[in-house]
Amino acid sequence: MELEHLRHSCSHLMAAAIGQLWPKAKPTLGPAIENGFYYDFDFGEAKIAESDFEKIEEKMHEIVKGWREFEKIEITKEQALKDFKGNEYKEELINDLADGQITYYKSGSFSDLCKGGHVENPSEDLKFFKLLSVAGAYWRGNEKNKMLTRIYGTIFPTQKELDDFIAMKEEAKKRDHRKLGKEMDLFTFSELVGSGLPLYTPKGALMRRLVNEYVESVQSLQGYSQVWTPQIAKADLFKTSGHYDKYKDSMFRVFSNYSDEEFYLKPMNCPQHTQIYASKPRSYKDLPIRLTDFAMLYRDEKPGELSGLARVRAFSQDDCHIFCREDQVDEEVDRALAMTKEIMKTFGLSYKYRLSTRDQEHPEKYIGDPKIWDKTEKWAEEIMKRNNIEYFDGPGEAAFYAPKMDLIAKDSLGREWQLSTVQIDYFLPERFNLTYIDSDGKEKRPVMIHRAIVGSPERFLMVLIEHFGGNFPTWLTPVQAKVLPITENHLEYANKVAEKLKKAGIRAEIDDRNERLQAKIRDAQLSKVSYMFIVGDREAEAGKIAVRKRNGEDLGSKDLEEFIKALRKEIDEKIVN
RNA sequence: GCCGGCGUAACUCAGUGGUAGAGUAGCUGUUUUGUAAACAGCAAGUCAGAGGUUCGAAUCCUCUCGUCGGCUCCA
Repeated sequence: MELEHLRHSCSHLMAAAIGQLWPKAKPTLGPAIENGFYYDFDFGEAKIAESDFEKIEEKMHEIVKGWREFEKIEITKEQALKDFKGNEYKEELINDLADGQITYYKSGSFSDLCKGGHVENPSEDLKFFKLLSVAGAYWRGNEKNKMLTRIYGTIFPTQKELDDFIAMKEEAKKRDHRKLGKEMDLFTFSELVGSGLPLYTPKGALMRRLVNEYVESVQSLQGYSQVWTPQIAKADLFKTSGHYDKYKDSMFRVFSNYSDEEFYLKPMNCPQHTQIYASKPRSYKDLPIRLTDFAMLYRDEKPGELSGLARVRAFSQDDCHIFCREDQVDEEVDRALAMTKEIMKTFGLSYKYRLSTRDQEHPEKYIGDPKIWDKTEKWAEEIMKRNNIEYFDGPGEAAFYAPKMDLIAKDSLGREWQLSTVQIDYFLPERFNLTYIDSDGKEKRPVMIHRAIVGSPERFLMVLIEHFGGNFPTWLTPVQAKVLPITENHLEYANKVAEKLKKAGIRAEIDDRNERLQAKIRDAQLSKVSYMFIVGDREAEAGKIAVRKRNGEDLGSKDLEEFIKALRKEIDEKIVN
């Protein structure tokens, strides 16, 4: 039994139940999706909430008992239009179909316009389902169309699989970066500062810095030079690049008090970097020039699109632009891909690539000569093949100026996030009229490679929080060692231990509260510090520490100097444990 | 921006038209503790904000802000 058939069949069942409970609701479309299914309805005046789910599920269980099969019925266009009279959505779908291809699938007394893909024994198969959420969705995905009510649900062949799925969702909730970020004191938001504007507290700011420093350290070995560019730029810059036409509604405007000049907070670094390149004549011998920038970027996202650290209005990127000759593109892209691989490995993230190309149906979305697009899209594909990178196609996912090789990472719960990107761009150099003098003395146009590895360090921090569930590798953990003196009498020794740790560059804190050891351990463990060092009479006398890991494992008595050495190694080698 | 839900102490939440509550965290004492929560006391709130209905509003209505689940968008 195919899972897709199971899910699609269940969407019919849900539509049948809704039809009985809300006879005026107009069913539209109900496909199977990755983790289940949905069905969109126009409920008219009626409102549906999650509190209605129990009632709907009961109805579904009741109806399915009478469903022996899904019977295929071929029908004429005229008859179909007659049957669905008054349901403008189904009418539209029917009119889009060629006569002779219109089929219904009938189960019990419910039949729906459908091209098929169902289970054999609905009354046996459709048992282990659950409705998940209710949401708005535009008819046919177009925001100019009416908004319908979408109900999401899922179904599995067995109760156990359904339970596992629900348990996985619960685990995801526990790891939610918004929850852990608050509990672990990594970042916060303030209504006064504004929505989508995260404030990084000392621990979160530290982690953000550690990620940046790591990326920077890898990059600097590869000949990248850091630059720094202002937070605002004249509108003309973005008009030249094409960003103004495409994105001016999501750029923050800034005005001068003393002139009519119009500025924008920068939403990306590319146009500014072209101006560093253009600041002096370049020789073919100077190339490639690799510029990196970790500056803050600002985008005026629509309010409903903001979410935790996933989608914000202020963020940075580990953004690089490589200006090179056409004959250097292959090597530069290979090197960028290799660097990405190294960095992803350090964080223990698995991933796949997406080849993001143009939307063939909407050529107006892209700038530049389509022939160059043909060339760069094909080139990107060849590069991925040559590097033995598994990828899937992402038609319509390209940037407006270039195709993209996008890295989609999977976290420990199998959820996907777009992080890295590499893009081969011929058009921004053209728009900014960038040149270099080639060996034959003639002016030529450089190619611009856009490249980010973690993408946005802020969003990457979110991925790390959820991937590790807050149990970061020691090199990233804000408090690497918590020293727990058993009583006030052991404070002096605890201080000595902490001093030694700090001298070795290990981030250590002392819990000097007037609490029992159990309480100190509990709090240290909940705060997810890497190691607890317990010190009492026995340790003070022998110059040792009793080490406990955050998972509760007791490592027993250790020599302080030796343990520091081991910790140093764990941190320096960025070991994931 | 659109559809729908939610907003009570620093945090997690109870309170549905009649005197604003609990646990945790905080503070003050007592306790001096050996591997996941000692005990007692104290303090803490414009019930998101504004307007309205009512003798009376955390509770009902309207708007605004924030937030959550989606849709659309994501350089």
